[in-house]
Amino acid sequence: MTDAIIFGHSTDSKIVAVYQASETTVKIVRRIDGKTTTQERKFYPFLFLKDAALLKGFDKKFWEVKLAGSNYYQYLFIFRRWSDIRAALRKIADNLSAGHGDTTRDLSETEEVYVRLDPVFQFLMQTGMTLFKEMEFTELERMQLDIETFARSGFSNASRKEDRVILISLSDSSGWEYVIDGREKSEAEMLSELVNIIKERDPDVIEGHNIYNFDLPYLMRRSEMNGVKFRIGRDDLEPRVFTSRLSYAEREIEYSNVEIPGRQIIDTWLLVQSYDSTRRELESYGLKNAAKFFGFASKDRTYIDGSKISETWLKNPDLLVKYALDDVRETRLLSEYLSQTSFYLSQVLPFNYGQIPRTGSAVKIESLFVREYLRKKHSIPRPRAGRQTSGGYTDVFVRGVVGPIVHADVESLYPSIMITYKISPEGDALGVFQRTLKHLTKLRLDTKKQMRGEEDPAMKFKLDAMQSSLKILINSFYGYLGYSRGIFNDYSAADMVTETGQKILRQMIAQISSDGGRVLEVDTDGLYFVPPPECADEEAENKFVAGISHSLPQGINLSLDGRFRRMLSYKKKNYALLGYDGKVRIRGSALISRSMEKFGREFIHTAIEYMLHENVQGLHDLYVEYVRKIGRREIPLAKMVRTESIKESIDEYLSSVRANRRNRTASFEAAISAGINLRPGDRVSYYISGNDPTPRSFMSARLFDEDSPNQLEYNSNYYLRKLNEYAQRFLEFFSPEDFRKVFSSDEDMLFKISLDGVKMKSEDVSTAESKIEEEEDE
DNA sequence: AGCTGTGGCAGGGAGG
DNA sequence: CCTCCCTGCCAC
Repeated sequence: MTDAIIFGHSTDSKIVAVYQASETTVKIVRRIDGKTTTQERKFYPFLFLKDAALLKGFDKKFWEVKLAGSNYYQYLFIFRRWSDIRAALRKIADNLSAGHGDTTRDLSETEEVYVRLDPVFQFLMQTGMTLFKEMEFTELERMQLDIETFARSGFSNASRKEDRVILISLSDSSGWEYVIDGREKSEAEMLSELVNIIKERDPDVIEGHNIYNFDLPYLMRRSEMNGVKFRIGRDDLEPRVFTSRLSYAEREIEYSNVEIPGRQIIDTWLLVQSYDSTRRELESYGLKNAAKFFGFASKDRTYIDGSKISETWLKNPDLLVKYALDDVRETRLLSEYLSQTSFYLSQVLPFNYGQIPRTGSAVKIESLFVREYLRKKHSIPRPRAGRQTSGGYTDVFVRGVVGPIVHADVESLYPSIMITYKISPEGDALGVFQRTLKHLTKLRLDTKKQMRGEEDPAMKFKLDAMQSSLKILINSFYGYLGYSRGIFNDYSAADMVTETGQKILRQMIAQISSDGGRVLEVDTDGLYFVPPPECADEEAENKFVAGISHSLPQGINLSLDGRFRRMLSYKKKNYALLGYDGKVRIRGSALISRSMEKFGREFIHTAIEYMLHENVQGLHDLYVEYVRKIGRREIPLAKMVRTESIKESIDEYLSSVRANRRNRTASFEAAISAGINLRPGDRVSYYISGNDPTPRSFMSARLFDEDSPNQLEYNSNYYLRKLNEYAQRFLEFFSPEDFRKVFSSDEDMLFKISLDGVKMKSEDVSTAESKIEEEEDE
């Protein structure tokens, strides 16, 4: 009879289930194509919330699960007292070392991996079950507590309470300053004291801004140098560090992942980037900027320049302490605000709190599916090879400035389609996909309803965090279908969702047009249009949209999402809106992007604002002003800087260039000649030097040094050309003669240019799509 | 070590 | 000059 585990096979065989022993090396025996390999891996005890239901499923003496290509080794045990866990793990470890540990099966003929876990689970169940009587979950639906309990549970970890918060800050500028509760000590003493504080206060959660990349690795390094054991984990264990990658939208970030046994780490630097991956509003992800952005920076907050920290510590330590504590307070507010969704998700998903922000959305929902399959002891399919072939429908019908504007969109288009048309992956034999999707959707709607009726602002905030964490899950279902590594992927199902979406959008376009509206721009699930003249107010517009919605299939709801005075329609996915409140919002990378020089962004923003107001004179004056200021180098260098984020390290870049796989680029070359190191996800700021208006930018790029900007260094000829390139975006909004008048500098002319009669124009755009339709009509 | 999707635009470098 | 290809950024 075996005591535990093991499995394995195929060249990329993955570990499917592992139990973890305290300070114990676990032997993993794999047999691959007849050859046995033994690997020793050290595991630390990590605990996972919410797996009680899984444990509940292990009620037979012996069972076998068939898994494939999955890396779900996270399914584990739940205990409340550390001593119970230790006892359990010791017991397993004893069994292991007594030689009962390994069982392998040769799986070379199939791709499947088999797991046999019974006696271990038997033992763990006995311990775990008595501790968790109150969590008698039997159905997936009951994994979630009712909304009330769910929301009230809040942040239960002790470190959240004010009196238990440890404020620790440090600075790396000279490598020697430490501030701990405001007292000064030798570095070794400081480190030991830090370890003691953590041990004594025993926090569940440790938070920091960029704590993965800086604070923790740094403290570990200094401890090693000072001969201090950095035992800040439970059980006196030391943290473990390894390089890891995260991707937010198209950006990939490399960071040092740190695991502290028994504790959760929350890095607000990552949370801020995750927040921004959909909103794209932040200029930088630094603590100060982020705190200001979210409104967490207090008015009397202490600011100290990065380069002056050592000096301040020597001359005015109290000031530095104040500064450091302000840093910590801001971090805490950021975390309080941004980690709520992760916290709630940790109650739903089989991942722990610290893991949630580091996992992608597909992995999150897949874990729900797999959990249910394990519970039902049903086999799990393999990912299918292939590719999704279709996406959302996008089109633009009018270019120019028009108004008034109504924006209508379908609420949760893809989830609605999947529910309405019962679309689910073929591999999902148990129907978990539909069931989970429906359940989460209902839970979210209920939560939103409760939120609307809630008076207490704190409770309202919690409910909001909860519903948005559910939204994250719901919106991942469609993407998951087309995910190549998803074990329940189904490309034709994904195509069916998008194609149905396209059909519905076209139906809306046709309906709005035939009802007298003028459709300007559409994208995937929503459209901008000029309502028919008889829609004079918001009420009428709402009614009009409701009428369109009524013409759509049952289960698909169109609603009015926004009203605007005017719209500047440029290209697909690129437009600007003027709100009734006077606010201008610009969408699309072809118009404006954060990598663009600040002067360019300001120019385009103001220019668009003037065009939305049909202020031709203002537009002309603006252009003339920029020509003058750039020519005389009156704009500060900081505004001429481009900031790009990079996806490769310098080494990877150089070898790609050498292999002719990619071209040289300004950002990398600027960093290389300045001698700085880069890691994926870093942002590089540079400007163009010299006089040539059309330089090879990778040769003229210089890294921007914030502390000593060299004002006269920038290439004003180049930036004048850039200005004209930006102005070129507006070519289509005027007749050619008018455009020349508006975007020329008075200084070139004998007389001041007359802008009388210059008008903005709008025109119908004939896109490929509409051409096809025209041909069909003939 | 871990990774949701497609559609769309701009700009730069290289080569014809 | 033009075209191709790649990267980066963005909308949904």
